[in-house]
Amino acid sequence: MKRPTIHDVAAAAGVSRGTVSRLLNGDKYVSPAARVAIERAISETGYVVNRAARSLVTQRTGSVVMVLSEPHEKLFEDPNYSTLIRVAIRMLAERDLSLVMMLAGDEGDRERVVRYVRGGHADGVLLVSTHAGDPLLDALRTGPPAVSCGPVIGRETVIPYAAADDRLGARQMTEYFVGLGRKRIAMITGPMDTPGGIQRLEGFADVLGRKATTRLIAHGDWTQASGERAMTELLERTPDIDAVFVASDLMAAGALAALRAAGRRVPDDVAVGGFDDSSVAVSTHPPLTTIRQPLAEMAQETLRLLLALIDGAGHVDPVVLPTELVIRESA
Amino acid sequence: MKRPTIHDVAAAAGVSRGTVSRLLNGDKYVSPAARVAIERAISETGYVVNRAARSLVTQRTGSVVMVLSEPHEKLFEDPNYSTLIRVAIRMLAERDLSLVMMLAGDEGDRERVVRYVRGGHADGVLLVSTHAGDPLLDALRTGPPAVSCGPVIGRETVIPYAAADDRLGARQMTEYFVGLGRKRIAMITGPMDTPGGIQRLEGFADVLGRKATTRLIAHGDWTQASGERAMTELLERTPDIDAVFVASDLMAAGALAALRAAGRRVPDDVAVGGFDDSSVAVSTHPPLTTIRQPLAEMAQETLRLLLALIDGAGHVDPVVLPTELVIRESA
DNA sequence: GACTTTTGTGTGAACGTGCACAGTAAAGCT
DNA sequence: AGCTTTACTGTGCACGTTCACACAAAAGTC
Repeated sequence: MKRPTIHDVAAAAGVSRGTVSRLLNGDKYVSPAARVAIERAISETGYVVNRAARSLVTQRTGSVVMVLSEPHEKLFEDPNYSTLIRVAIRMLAERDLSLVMMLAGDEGDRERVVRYVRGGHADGVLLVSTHAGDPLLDALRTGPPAVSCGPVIGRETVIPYAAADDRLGARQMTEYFVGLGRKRIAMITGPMDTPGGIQRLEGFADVLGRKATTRLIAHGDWTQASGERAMTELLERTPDIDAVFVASDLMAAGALAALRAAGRRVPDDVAVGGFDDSSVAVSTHPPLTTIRQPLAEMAQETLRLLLALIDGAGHVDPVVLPTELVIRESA
Repeated sequence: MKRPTIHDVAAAAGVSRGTVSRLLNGDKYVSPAARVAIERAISETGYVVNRAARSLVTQRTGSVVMVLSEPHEKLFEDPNYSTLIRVAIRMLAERDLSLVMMLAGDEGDRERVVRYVRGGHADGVLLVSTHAGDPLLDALRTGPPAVSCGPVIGRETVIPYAAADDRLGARQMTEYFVGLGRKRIAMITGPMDTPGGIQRLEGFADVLGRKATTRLIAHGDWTQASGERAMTELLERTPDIDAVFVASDLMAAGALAALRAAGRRVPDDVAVGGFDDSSVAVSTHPPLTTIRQPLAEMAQETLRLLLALIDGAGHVDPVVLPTELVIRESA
């Protein structure tokens, strides 16, 4: 009961291996008669090509590896990954490519990834939430094409990416607060070594200018707990805050808890704005006014870039997509 | 600049291919001298084995495929996947196996999965949230070993799994409500064609017996919106409810919104219990009392079963793990 | 009619590995 | 001393595919 090979199909169809191979790979020189005979033979035998054998000669693997750079504990706290994974599987499947997942949380992981990619086991690399200065970036300079979902900043090593316009989103939220007549607008940022951390603060500062003083800015690490801590800190430092822009919904959920604990009403006393429009935004009380990132398009564009590079495009330009203000009850 | 092969390593080390291959595959008959020479040659040349070539001769692929059976839209709403993916990548990596992801949302996807697996492209299959009666189950009866994270009920086709004791968890929560002195305890279940939907209701009924009437039971589909709908429905049908056990945290978040809209205080008027102990459980107001599933162990055990089967174990027994009550403020 | 081009087909070699087998030398046993 | 076992090494073949090439017949061109 061994699986049929291309030989078996050829024999069943009364042609040679070469002709079957040509049909399989879309070569134009296959006669109509041969075509139908082969197609019948394939479905009769249940033949499916052996990718290992194909890889051996084509030097392609038919797979793309997605590298998750988050430290292990917080992996997937961010629900954005789900969209990316889904879109990736789907778009790759159309090209008969499969998606393999790897972790790059610690040094050992990272070495494994480099070995894997350098060893020629992937036709492309999909980086996710890679930090600036990650040694992976240098290690992957040679080898198959790599792209990132979300920008990777820093160093001379530039890698193509598709991302939301974080800075624009931050401006949208801050301008909304200003339009609401809020006077003392604070911000809780993400880590300052991530693009989201930096650019969302830049957008905030774009609008407020000199009014964005350090007394009104606190830093979090994307976790809910850090949002709570940062909010508490801000309230101690500057009690008369009447609005706060939090750089992620999850941290905003933490900030809401801190505000509640301090007896402030939301949005009456303090308006709260999040970022991401993730699922937590609707499960908090009150539901969060936030900035939606076009997740699906980001994922699609990221894959489009990667596929273009795999197809031999020498160079592709990064893609930046607009964000959108989503008004709910927290502001 | 082509990649080094096992020949190159052998030449550099002054031995034959066979000896290098033996070292690589852990054969005991390699002299210490040869060992060091080969190891040096490997690191000097940067050699890494070509999996395609290896697959071709061993008839193994070195990869396990994870099949996500959720319809696309709600994929990953459940944060449990993240743990499973993480654990899977990790445990598979230790065995030098890689994880490839596939979707099985519609008919086309499912056919692709079957082709892939039947085509011998995976050494094992990891099913996730597969519904009863899924045609995949029959299609995968032949081929490499398959296991499921979470039980797959129905049919004669039994597949090994590791799961939390849903029924126990439901009993724990219901008993807790009873101990609190609550008299009219309602339940919002999951879909009744899923193990979680069925077994959590069974546990509820185990404790309440004849008191678990249909007037006190409403059905949801795991989404937050469905939890809100079901809660509204229950309040209309039976206004004097003083406790409600909701079969998932996400649905419980919806139920909280419905209770708030109806002016009921939680937990004073109505105690609310969730299930899963997912991340939403701490971002709701008030935070949810819920049932924790041992996610990490479930994932570990699932992988242990799969690896055992891949190693040739003819049969493995399903694993059922105990749940735990987590008391927060909603009850 | 002698050519080139187009369309279609078959064949041998190569991709890089593991495994069965053959072979050798040293050590252990009677 | 003769025989068996242990430790180690090298070689040929097979895995299933693609690709370059050779070849053949039909169709078009001068």
